[in-house]
Amino acid sequence: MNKTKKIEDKDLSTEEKIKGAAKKLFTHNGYSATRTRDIAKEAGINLALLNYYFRSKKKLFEIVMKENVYLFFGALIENMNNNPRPFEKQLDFLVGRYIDLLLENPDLPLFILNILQSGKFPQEDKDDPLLRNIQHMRGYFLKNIQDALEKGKAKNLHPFHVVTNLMGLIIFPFIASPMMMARSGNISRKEFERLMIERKELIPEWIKAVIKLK
Amino acid sequence: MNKTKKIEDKDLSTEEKIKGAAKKLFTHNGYSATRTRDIAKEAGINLALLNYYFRSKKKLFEIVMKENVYLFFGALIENMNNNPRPFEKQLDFLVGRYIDLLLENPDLPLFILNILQSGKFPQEDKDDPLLRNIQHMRGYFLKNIQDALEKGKAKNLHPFHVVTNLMGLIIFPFIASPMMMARSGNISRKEFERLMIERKELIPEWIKAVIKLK
DNA sequence: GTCTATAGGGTGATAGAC
DNA sequence: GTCTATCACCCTATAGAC
Repeated sequence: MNKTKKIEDKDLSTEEKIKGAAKKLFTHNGYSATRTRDIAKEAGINLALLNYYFRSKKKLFEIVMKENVYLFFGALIENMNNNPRPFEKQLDFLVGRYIDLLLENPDLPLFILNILQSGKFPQEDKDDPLLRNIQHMRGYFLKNIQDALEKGKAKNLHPFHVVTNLMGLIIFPFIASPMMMARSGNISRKEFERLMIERKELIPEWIKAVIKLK
Repeated sequence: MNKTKKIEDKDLSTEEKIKGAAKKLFTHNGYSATRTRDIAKEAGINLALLNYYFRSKKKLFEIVMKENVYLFFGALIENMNNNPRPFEKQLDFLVGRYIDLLLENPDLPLFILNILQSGKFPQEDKDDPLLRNIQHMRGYFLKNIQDALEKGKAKNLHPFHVVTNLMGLIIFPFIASPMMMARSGNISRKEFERLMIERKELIPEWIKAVIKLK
């Protein structure tokens, strides 16, 4: 009886079950607030197995962290590789891609921002294609923004503002959602999702207004 | 020798030194990642004294948290009490006030967002004027936004978007600053501060563009 | 591979001297 | 009020049986 959880987990290996549970708890609560015991319980296995598969809490966290970093920055890389399109289309693509990603992984942004502040963010790894690309990506992205600024009428605006606004408009609602959906808050979960979909079309317009492109 | 720290602490009571150290560490690292031993060391006193003055880590955290909540939302209350001004002036005041606050307390936003997600945010306390006011404030703020939307040309825009954009444009740069000022990042601390000052004038303009006020 | 039992070390809190 | 010493518990990690 009560096999609902076991059923959907049946095709997952023990290792995958542990990693899945770790991802869920680490991403939602962070490193220090997460107990290995809780991960084991969430995975439906014994505590000893966690160390059998992953050696230590720290190593397990680093795996989860890296996956989350990939998930978060991977969308940017993807955008970068779809390079030679007009800026406006690229903007639409990026915004849509990220809002979909964050609707699926609402805890992701706060997790990333926390590891950035805590200094846990993975250091540059010459062997890791993504981590190496993040630097290139930054330059590429700035280049695109600068080109767009040249075409617009806000030529003296520092590209920092554009990048920050774009990221903030996409990401902030997700990290502030507990405030918006608080006990007496007016916004329900369903309503929140509807508004996020709306923003897919709104954010590109707002950004174009920022760089005075139209 | 090496009394630089003692000198500036000399006029603080032991209780205040402990609370100050706790505020610094809790605000920067969160509850779970902070050791009471580290707070004691930071305050330059013994671990036992911490419990002598504040009974427990949890109680000390709650005091710090409440102070931070006051600091963060107090600026909004202040803005609310300076009520009967034109919306545009109010916008200028609010943005300027918050950017100054966050330049002084850059860790504050991430702390607030984390306690909101973790459920540690103080529950409604009928005796606490601020906590009671946060609810009123929300309604008041929405009212103001709605009035402004009526005057603008974006009448069908959900006020949620305006509130979220305003908060995001102010707050997000501060929580994303580790990303912008990363090792190979182009932005220095000084440059970051200059850009934030710039935003005091830019954000109101962008918000007016969002509600199509001009 | 998976479990139970337990070692080993850290952490919050307190007892008791001064 | 402030300290040292220490307790009691919790948490990670491992030993060892199956």
